[in-house]
Amino acid sequence: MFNRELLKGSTSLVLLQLLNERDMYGYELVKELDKRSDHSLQVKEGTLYPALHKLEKQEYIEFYWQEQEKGPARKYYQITQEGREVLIEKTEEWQQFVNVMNKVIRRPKNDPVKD
Amino acid sequence: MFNRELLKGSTSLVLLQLLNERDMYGYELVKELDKRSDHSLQVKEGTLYPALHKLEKQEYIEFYWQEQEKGPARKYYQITQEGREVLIEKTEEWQQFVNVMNKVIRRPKNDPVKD
DNA sequence: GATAGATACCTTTTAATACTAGGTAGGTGA
DNA sequence: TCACCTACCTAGTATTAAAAGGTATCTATC
Repeated sequence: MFNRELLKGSTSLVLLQLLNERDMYGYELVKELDKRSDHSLQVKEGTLYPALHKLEKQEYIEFYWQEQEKGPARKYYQITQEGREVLIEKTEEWQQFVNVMNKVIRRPKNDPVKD
Repeated sequence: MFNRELLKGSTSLVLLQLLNERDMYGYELVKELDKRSDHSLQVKEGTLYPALHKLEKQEYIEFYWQEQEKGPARKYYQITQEGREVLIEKTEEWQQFVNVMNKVIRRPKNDPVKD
């Protein structure tokens, strides 16, 4: 597990990305993230549900209920067109951030910073 | 400029890295980060000084005053041995986080997730 | 049938931390 | 004079991840 603070600002990006692949329900998102990250991205339900509700308010995602033959009903989330646009922006932003961080923290020799 | 939240959890890493290269004073750190990141990592003074004071309390950095012939005295910060050890840990943590994020947000085809 | 654990949703409160907006003071240049 | 740069600082606000709790259904085991 990482410093929890590292995830800040990236949760919505990760959720939009997963929902861009397919509709998923909250509990499924938690399990999927855990699986894909080899148990190092354990987003907690206290993080997930408020984050989903915010994305919904922003109209980046929508939901629909689906009754199950067995077990509780599932609230499936679906990305919207606006959500897809925001996802592209956020992904670019993330890539830029990583580039800048690498520039700052991994300073190769013979690469002087110009003023 | 990025989503401000992306920086969370990374500020101390960045500061320790810069101070691992040479002693610097607060105002210099702000300018240096701005320069190295092509003006995309503009850490504000309201962020910097509390962060430095925290690192100091944790004994990852120390300071000494240096009077200037002209202008206000400068408070130079210096990384400690403990700080260097923490820097190594934090750098590894950052790399792992980036790896996991890339795994989650950039899903190549023909790379199914195994259960 | 009782109990534990998994599934599935949720909220309230706490903690961490980046930023806004302000302050002090000296130096420089038009 | 006035603006702007250097150089330090803090109080308050906003955001958000997590902890800790709740509800309800279903399944498996003793």
